[in-house]
Amino acid sequence: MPKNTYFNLPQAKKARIFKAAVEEFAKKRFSEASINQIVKNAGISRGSFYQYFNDKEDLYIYMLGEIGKEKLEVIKKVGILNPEADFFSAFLYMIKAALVWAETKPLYGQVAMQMELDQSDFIEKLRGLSDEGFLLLKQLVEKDKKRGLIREDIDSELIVEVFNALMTHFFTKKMYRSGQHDGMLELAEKLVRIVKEGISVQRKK
Amino acid sequence: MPKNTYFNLPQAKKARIFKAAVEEFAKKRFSEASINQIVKNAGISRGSFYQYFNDKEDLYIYMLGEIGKEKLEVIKKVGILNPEADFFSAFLYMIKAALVWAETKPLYGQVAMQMELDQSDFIEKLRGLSDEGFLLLKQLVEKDKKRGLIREDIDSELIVEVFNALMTHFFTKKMYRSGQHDGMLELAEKLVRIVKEGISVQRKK
DNA sequence: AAATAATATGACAATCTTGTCATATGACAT
DNA sequence: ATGTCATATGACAAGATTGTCATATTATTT
Repeated sequence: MPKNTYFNLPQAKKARIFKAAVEEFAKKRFSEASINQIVKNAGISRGSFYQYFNDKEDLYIYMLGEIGKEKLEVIKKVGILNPEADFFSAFLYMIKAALVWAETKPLYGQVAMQMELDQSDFIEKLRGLSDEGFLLLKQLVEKDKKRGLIREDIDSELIVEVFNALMTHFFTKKMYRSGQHDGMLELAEKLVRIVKEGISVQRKK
Repeated sequence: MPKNTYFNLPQAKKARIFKAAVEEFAKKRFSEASINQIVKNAGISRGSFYQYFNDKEDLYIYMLGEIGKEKLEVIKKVGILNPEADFFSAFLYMIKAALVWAETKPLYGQVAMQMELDQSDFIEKLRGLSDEGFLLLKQLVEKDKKRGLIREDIDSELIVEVFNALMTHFFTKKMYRSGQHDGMLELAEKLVRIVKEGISVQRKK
């Protein structure tokens, strides 16, 4: 938790520091991110930083919390908008929302990406704290199982993780390279269809 | 390319250095890996290292090449063993072979993992050099399309990448955490079945 | 044995990192 | 104005990193 000295700061300065932190953690992984770089971009002295935060971990956890709050709101909207939607369309809607969100706050998405790629002990511990999105999806899967839409013989958690793995893989790949999101939604639709219907030849509908 | 001074070294010493390099690059990513650590474990002086290799990149590329040679042999066996096998069983056989390989040379697998997680410019450039395995799988998919086993309306490359993404995700995750491979094959079978048949409810066979 | 060539070595410079701390500056109440 | 308290600062220590280089040691050839 940041110290009071940070919270007492004028809004503008807090924002400056926060922005500098986001920019750095979007570029580099936790262990590679440099406090020197952050204080430089924020226009504060190194000494000040340690008067605001205990250390790098402190800042990181705080930043993650703030970003998490925003992200959760995006995800929650899904469940609200159409409670009767099946898992597949709900998932796609969520991707859509995430894309819009990523477009307005691209750095937030990159921070999440860096975290995804980070296997350090510290990050490993942190992960899984804010898995509310995961839970929500799992519930959707289970509802669809009861509705007879999804096969009961496949583990719900595995299903959610498959979707998660695919999205992470393709999104990080494309976004990291191009920085753009064109065709992202179409790609997501293709992937959902693959996992939904399978790739083997079936009797036609 | 390593200098002649390296190749002229007695086999035992070369092996010692190579082993130390593998161990380091299995633990850390390229940018985080330390030459100091390598020379310490190899029992050579820092000065000697730079007499053998131009720099860290030199060593890394060399090591990757050596590992790649071994890996390719494992993959190639798949195509040879049963030329009539469909993509799914061929893929599973490949996983099986990879698991056996990873069990005898676990560090090699970890090196590949670290590389997978590395998005630095240097590694990004290096990636894709040895994509022979990828090509082989793509050919198998296309053969199965013609045989009427796989839907023609899905891009072959996408299919291969989906499999690749899933395996990478679940394997790195499990292997990194536990270091063990129990249940790995069963997990692979589950995943293949998901992508093969889909998760939505179909008419029973 | 002597001269020459190849290799081994660790000290060194230069450059980064984090976290501490004594001091300076500012704000605010008395 | 004066005293008190909160904050800002950059120098500093301690620890990494890579790549270089002059020197010492060993091997080989004459």
